[in-house]
Amino acid sequence: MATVKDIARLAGVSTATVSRALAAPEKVAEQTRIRVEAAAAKVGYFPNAMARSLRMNETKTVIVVVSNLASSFFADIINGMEEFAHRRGYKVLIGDSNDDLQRAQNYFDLVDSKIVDGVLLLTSDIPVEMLVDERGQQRFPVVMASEFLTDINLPTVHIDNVYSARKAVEYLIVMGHYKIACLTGPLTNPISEARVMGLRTAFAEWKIDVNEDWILEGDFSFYAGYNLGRQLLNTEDWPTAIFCHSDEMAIGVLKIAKELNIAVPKQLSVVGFDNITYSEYCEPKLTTVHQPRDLIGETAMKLLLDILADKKPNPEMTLPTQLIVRDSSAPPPIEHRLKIDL
Amino acid sequence: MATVKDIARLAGVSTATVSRALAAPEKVAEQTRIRVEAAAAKVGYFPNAMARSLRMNETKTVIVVVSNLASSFFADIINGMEEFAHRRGYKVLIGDSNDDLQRAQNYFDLVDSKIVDGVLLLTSDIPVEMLVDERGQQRFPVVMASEFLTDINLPTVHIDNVYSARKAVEYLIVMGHYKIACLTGPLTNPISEARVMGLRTAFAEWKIDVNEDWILEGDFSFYAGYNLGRQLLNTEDWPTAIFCHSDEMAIGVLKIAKELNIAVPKQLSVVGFDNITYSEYCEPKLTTVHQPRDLIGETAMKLLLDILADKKPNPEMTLPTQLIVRDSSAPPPIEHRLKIDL
DNA sequence: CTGAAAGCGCTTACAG
DNA sequence: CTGAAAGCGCTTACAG
Repeated sequence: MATVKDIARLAGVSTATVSRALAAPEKVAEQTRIRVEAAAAKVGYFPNAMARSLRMNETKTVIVVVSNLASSFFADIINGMEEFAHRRGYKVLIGDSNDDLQRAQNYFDLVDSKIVDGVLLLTSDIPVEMLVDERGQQRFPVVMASEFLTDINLPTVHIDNVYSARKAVEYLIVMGHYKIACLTGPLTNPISEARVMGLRTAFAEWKIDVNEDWILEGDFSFYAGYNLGRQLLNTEDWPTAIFCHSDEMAIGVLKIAKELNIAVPKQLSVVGFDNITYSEYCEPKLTTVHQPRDLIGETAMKLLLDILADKKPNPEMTLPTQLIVRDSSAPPPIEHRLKIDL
Repeated sequence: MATVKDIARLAGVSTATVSRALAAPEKVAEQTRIRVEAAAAKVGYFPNAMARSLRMNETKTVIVVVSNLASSFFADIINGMEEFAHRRGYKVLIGDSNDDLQRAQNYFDLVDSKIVDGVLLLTSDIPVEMLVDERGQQRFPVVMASEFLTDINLPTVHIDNVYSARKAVEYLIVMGHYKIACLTGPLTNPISEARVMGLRTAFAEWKIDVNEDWILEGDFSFYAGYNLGRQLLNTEDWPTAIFCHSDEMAIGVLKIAKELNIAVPKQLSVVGFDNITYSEYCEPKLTTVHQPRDLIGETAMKLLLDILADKKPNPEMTLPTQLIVRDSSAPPPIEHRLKIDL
């Protein structure tokens, strides 16, 4: 592989001039620039990123760490990140921790190894000690996207989960529902916690008692929706609406409802969360909370790069969601309707 | 960040000895090793990968390039790759080209930039010129996994697509089907081509005429299955079996069949390809061709690392598949049954 | 078993 | 506008 030395020899200049001609053309005579460029092309020059990084102490590379690649929810977010990073001349790598802390640690170590400049974290399922030291200092530049942590303060880009969940539940209440169940994500996850909080807030506001047996812990997956849905619907007194913390779970509920011959939305309303592509194609089309995934990715990347550039940006950004009403929700049967004065 | 120099000073030895104590402890006196290790721990030493790579001219890192992260089919393959790579002390990065050739090129350039040692390619949708030069020489160390190219010879790990498709179609024929349609992947993709070839081979062997109107080009997606399925089934003379080049498409067919009140497998048999997780949970459970995804990933990674280690391994490996018969396939209605002597 | 020295390929402060 | 020189942090052939 050709180096600056080869170019220098061919162009009859020093390596310093080669470096300048290539990186800062304005610092060099027009003629020199042309000669150097021609020489570089001729020898097939490709800069050695290791040498440059070693010298500059930065790599212009960041890594996105996800807990599980199979979750297609992340694809759009990562895409938004790459889009933005490339505009700023940064490279993006993806690391799949596969829910293995050792692997996650390996990715974080890339910062200390000087292989990447910073980390975008797409999971909150990481022990706090891996992220901050004893004195509460961040161990490396990191921004959380979509997820967030409650016990420490990390730069983060996310939606307002409490507000979004509250709005979704209020929408059901206003239609007359009060027998509302909820399928959550893992309750160790702050996102799930926040969404349950949103539900409770809505209930409190409308003076509806919470039936704790109807708040069931899932894991965002289709199968959790299917199984917990069966548990809810396979009794005499089932809810008239189920608010799910993910579209996947909502689609699982749709499936078990169909198997049990429960008509959606006539007998049962189902509301999801995320607005994944498939939510428009299932039967019936799903009412859900839209998350601006591209924007989350883009914003998180911008935040990280601004931090790396020492721009002291606002370290917490909340992005807007949107309740998208489709065909899986309707007022409950008249005999189960809430009697309230609006 | 601490360097070997800091350790050397603290341990009272030279940097050369530090390097040896850390990388090749047997070359150093027991006492020295202990002193150096203690000093390293004390200063919180973390090797600078850039410096090491620059010196060694290798990075112990490879990159997996996928065309689209959203395709969950890749998750298991990548997992198998990471598993194996970590055992060999290699780091794995993932690059999502998002079907953008410029981005793919950026990832390939990481080899020339000395950021990675080699590439695992999970897509065949790359122009040949990006992979080999005018003289047909590979531009960089690369192994294809699952996919392959017909016009050039690249190291590759894949299944026998012709054979697997032939077996699947023969299974249908032996049950009495002869009105068999096929939903393919993109026909520019050698995989799809091979699977169509397998179908033709089976037809030829059993002297069944191919109805070209029943070989429909899709793109592996659910929606393609749904739409092309409708096209096939919304006529008077529809096939009694549909062989799909992906489970996703097969599930799309299942959906449209249900909407059109066509009973599967009674009136219509559906066979998929891949054996994705969901194929066991759909209604009815899908008959499909199992691909050993973990093994494909593992084997491809081994092949690449062996190439990098100059071990001259066999550059083409074919892994076994398995026809998994579940509930979406059965003999055709008696009036549509093939009359043959077995 | 250990150290002094060179060198991987780049960039930049300094001097001219 | 340009060059000589130093240095980023590591490893290793060489000499002792």
